[in-house]
Amino acid sequence: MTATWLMKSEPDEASIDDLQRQQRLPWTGVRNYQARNFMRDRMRLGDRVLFYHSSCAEPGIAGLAEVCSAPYPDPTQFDPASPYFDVRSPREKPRWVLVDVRFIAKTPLLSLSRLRTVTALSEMQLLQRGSRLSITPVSDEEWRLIATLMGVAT
DNA sequence: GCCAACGTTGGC
DNA sequence: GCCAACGTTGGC
Repeated sequence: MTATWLMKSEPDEASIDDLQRQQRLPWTGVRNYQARNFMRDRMRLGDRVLFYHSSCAEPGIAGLAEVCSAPYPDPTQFDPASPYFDVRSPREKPRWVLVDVRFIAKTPLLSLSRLRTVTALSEMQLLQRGSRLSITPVSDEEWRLIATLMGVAT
């Protein structure tokens, strides 16, 4: 059973083009417990990822990826030079974990404003008022509809 | 740059 | 355990 996740990334930091070049990226920098718990407890190898561009001129779903590793400690939390350094997270008891994500496809941008016009998606967590969580589960029904809007096969 | 909404921290 | 203060997210 393949689950689907929406994962937000600021394209200035890591865009779908960056993922296409690298093919595979560690999802560094998550510092929210709910989002961490999704990666640590709920994600499985091969789960689908909707790659979302946030905090940019045109926010929206920019491509498809998949989970390609088990969860492991985010190395940036141990690096004092990293903006994601966490002094309260010792190596012997890491606080933050991540998964690696593999590129599948770049898609025409399915913008946030477009998503908001689709009544059947109005329950999507991304679209809820005040929702800021950087990783959210997407239901099968929502995924099928989004795939149709993106023009990709499920 | 603004600001609403949310999460975290820390004093009590 | 409560909750005010603060910091962050992220669309606009």
